[in-house]
Amino acid sequence: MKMSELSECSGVSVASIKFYQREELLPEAERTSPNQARYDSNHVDRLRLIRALVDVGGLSVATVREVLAAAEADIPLDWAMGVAQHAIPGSVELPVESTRGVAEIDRVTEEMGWTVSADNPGRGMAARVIDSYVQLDHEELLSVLPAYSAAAVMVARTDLASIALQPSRLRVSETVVVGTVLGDSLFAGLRRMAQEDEAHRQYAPVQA
Amino acid sequence: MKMSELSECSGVSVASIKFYQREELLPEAERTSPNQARYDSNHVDRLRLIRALVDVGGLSVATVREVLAAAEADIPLDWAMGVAQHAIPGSVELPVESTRGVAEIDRVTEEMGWTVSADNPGRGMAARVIDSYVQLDHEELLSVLPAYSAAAVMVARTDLASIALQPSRLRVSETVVVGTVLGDSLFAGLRRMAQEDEAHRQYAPVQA
DNA sequence: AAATATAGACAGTGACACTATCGATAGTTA
DNA sequence: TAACTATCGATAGTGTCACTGTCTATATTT
Repeated sequence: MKMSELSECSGVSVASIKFYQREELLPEAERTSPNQARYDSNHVDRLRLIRALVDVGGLSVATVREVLAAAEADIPLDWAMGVAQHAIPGSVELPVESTRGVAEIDRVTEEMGWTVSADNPGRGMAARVIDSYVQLDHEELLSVLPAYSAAAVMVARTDLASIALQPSRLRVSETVVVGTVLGDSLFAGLRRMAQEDEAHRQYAPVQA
Repeated sequence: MKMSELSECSGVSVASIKFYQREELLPEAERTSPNQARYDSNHVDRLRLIRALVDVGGLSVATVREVLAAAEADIPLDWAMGVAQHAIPGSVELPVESTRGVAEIDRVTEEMGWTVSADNPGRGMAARVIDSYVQLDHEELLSVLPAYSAAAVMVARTDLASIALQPSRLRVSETVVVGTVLGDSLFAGLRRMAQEDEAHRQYAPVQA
């Protein structure tokens, strides 16, 4: 497969493919001469994955590079889940200061009986949100934590079940990445839908 | 309160405040003379809200403007939930074509007995993710839909319960915005934590 | 009166994700 | 085999976003 065909069947412009090559998001191509290379379906798949992560998952190109690199590393199966952990949109290196948020999240962790390492990126992210709730004078929103946590367990169990179906290690990594990154968007969408339904139920139940 | 004080006690630079004023993200200030104005705690609160939505929620300035405008409009209480609906990161005007994703999401809607309008943004977002799953050859991930939907209901019920606590209509709008936008991040964080815990449980239960 | 601050206008910056152009080959077609 | 098209790699340019800096004319403070 030549560059122009790769472009055509992936729907990504030649210029963009070159850009992704420069950014090392694509695997090496088989060289047939110093200025010619042959591409295959792996490249097509990779391009589609990149576009999904960027367009649907909202990741930056830099984050996609990290996530793909992690997914390719030979990670022990029991920690495959960590692969996509760092693909969190608002995830900045936050010092593990003891803020109110950290305390609340640690309390949730304890109450749920979870085993979570201190550097789990979700922990920092959740703590940051709690800190924002408090700073914005919406402390009453802390009351959502138990139900959110229970729902998170349901989702996480389902996530684990879907990776258990995978035949190969590589496939597991990809499933984790896709399922985690795009899963965030999927859940957000379903939540919006469920919100609308609940609003109808609670505020306009008259028409029954 | 003068500009410099507003800057100081909100933690936002004067230049940035001016930028937000240009972008019409801040309410008008009380003018004391043609080139002097007085700010109050509303401005401080608004600035904090903007920063939380941008930094923690990952919204763009343009989206924040839309969300704030919607939150200020006089929306009937039973539809306050719609206010923050459009604050979805990857939310692009997608034509309501009948894709596989739309079909799957409609099936979920039916099975859950939800009442969801056709233009609910979550519907488009969820459908887009499903389409990506299919295109990426991860059709097996469709199996997560029932559990995700059930979890979404738990979260949505909790969301509605927390807005029911609010004393005023304005406060309701703000709670919906904050709870929905930041809630997405909070849930994503909790999900990562629950994933790690489940991984430990399923793959390393030996150390008991 | 001098020093500092403010409003408003507008230009500039740096990061990001491409996009365009170029020169040196290489393959393809007439 | 000559003309034409495509490719590679490098480099430069574009448009958007979210600020940031500078400037002028006032206004306030000391």
